[in-house]
Amino acid sequence: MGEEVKMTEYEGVDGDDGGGGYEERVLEWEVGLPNADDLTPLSQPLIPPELASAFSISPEPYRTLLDVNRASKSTLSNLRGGNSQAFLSNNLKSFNDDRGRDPMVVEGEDETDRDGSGCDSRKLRKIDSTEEADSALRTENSMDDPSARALKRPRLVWTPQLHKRFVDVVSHLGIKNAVPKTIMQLMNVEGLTRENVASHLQKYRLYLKRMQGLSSDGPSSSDQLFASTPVPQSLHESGGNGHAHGNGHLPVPIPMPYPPPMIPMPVLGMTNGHGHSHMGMTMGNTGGTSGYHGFESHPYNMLQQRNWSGNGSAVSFPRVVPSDN
DNA sequence: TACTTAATAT
DNA sequence: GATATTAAGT
Repeated sequence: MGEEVKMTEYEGVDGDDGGGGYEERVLEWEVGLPNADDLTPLSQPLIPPELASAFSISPEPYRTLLDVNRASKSTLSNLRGGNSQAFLSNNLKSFNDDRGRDPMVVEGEDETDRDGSGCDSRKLRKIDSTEEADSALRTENSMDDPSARALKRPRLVWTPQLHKRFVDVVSHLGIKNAVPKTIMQLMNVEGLTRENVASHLQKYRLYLKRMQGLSSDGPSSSDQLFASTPVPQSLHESGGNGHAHGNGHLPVPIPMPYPPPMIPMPVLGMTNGHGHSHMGMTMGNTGGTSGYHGFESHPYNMLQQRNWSGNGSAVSFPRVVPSDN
């Protein structure tokens, strides 16, 4: 309620030419962002008066909400003007959070080490506030080959958000009707291909099988993502004819607990950035067991990069070693 | 054509 | 070794 949905769409220039013909749209969306209550009001002074005077920091005059709003607007327009097209072009796109976050740039080529010194600023990015602080960064390889561009698609990273959406769709479809194409359509994620979905579906099925075969108990703590996205009960029947099951909350179509039919592009890693980013997702759930709540609020942005340690979360399914099968 | 499964690549 | 992509079979 009361959320404003601003979006600017424009047609991508780089994307595809050969086969698809679908335009790549970049939507600047603000849906689902934390509402005002969740944020520290900018109108409040960040530095206590005592501190300020102690360090001779000139006290900024109080700002009214209006001032803040105005500033935000100008910032936004700046962003729009300057960066808006960076998404799918060859430019690197880096989001800087308001606080000075390091706009790490990914390496382009197959360099093994970017520089001699092993100790650099690239060490760790601390994820404070909530783990939603992801920066999306996407780099196009320095492929100059026009022929190759259409073929090489960046690696898709299944972020928790993306996965959740996936699970939702699958569950609402019923596992039987959940086929790649349908899932893809329902997810309605720009840039997501049927192959992507099929692949993930394959993995997901394996996961389900494991879960089922093992016991009715919760998954191992290995992979939070799948663990935190509980398998809906609807994943059983829902056979041929579409009769809504049990809870009867979904007529037949697709109940999407999500914002309308449009979601920005998923996160794509780089083709040449082969690397092992085993990221230890620091499940910073404040409460702990309550699943995740802070998630929905952000886009599927996350960089799959090799050297980031400590952030980014790719999907993984709880690893359960098959004892006998 | 689309789905599933297996192999391959990163 | 895990995850995603690509190929092969139905």
